[in-house]
Amino acid sequence: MTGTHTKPSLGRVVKPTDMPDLSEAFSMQQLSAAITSKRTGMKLKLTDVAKALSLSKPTLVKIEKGDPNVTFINVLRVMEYLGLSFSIICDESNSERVSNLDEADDVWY
Amino acid sequence: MTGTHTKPSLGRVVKPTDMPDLSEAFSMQQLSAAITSKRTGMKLKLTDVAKALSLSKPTLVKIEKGDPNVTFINVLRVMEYLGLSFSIICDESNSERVSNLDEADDVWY
DNA sequence: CCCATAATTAAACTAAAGTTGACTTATGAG
DNA sequence: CTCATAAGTCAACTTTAGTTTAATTATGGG
Repeated sequence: MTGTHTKPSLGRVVKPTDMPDLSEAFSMQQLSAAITSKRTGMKLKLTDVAKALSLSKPTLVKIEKGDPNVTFINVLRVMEYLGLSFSIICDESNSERVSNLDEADDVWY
Repeated sequence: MTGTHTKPSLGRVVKPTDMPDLSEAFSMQQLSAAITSKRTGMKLKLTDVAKALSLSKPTLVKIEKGDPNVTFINVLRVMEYLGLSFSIICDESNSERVSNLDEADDVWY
């Protein structure tokens, strides 16, 4: 940082993107919006998060933009750092508990 | 398939792993268990899913084992194919709606 | 307008994820 | 036990995600 300003770090505050409706179905756009919203809401700069996680700025931008071609572990690191997490949703329970160990459905003999 | 058997595809049915408690906090183990449970419940072999998604078996195994060092897009593809999805959880709402566009908190001048 | 800072993008290189093909368990049917 | 099939692993190679450095846009404050 250049000692030009006397203030701690007012810098850019960026227009805060608002948190998407988390009740909607998951999508990369939703994740993207949630991450950016959380970060700006916490008044953190991209470089702050990047440095804290030892992650490069281009990669962080990719994640915030909702590009799915990133490693899962990096997405999780960013989310955890910002206080975001996943919950797994299971459609129309197939599988369920398979109590019957013997033949049950596919019987043809 | 080799014409050895006359049956459609009884093959291996594998011991069905049961679906983890999805109300618990997210973890790779939970995701791992959910994926394996869903797949075995649908009576699909690793190779079935791999072929359907044009994904290699080693990579699918990595994902099912809960290795986070895989690309996000591949995890999402597998999940979608099996009928699994994510829901984003936001801890302790910071950010929220930033209605006040003017100075609000950080006032020091 | 001018300036400082933040966000976004680009290119060349490095590191790591993904593929291929074969091989090694594991497991249940017969 | 034997056999067939599914799961899991390995090594060499290919593809691509990630890094670095730098330049290029925004955007708000003064």
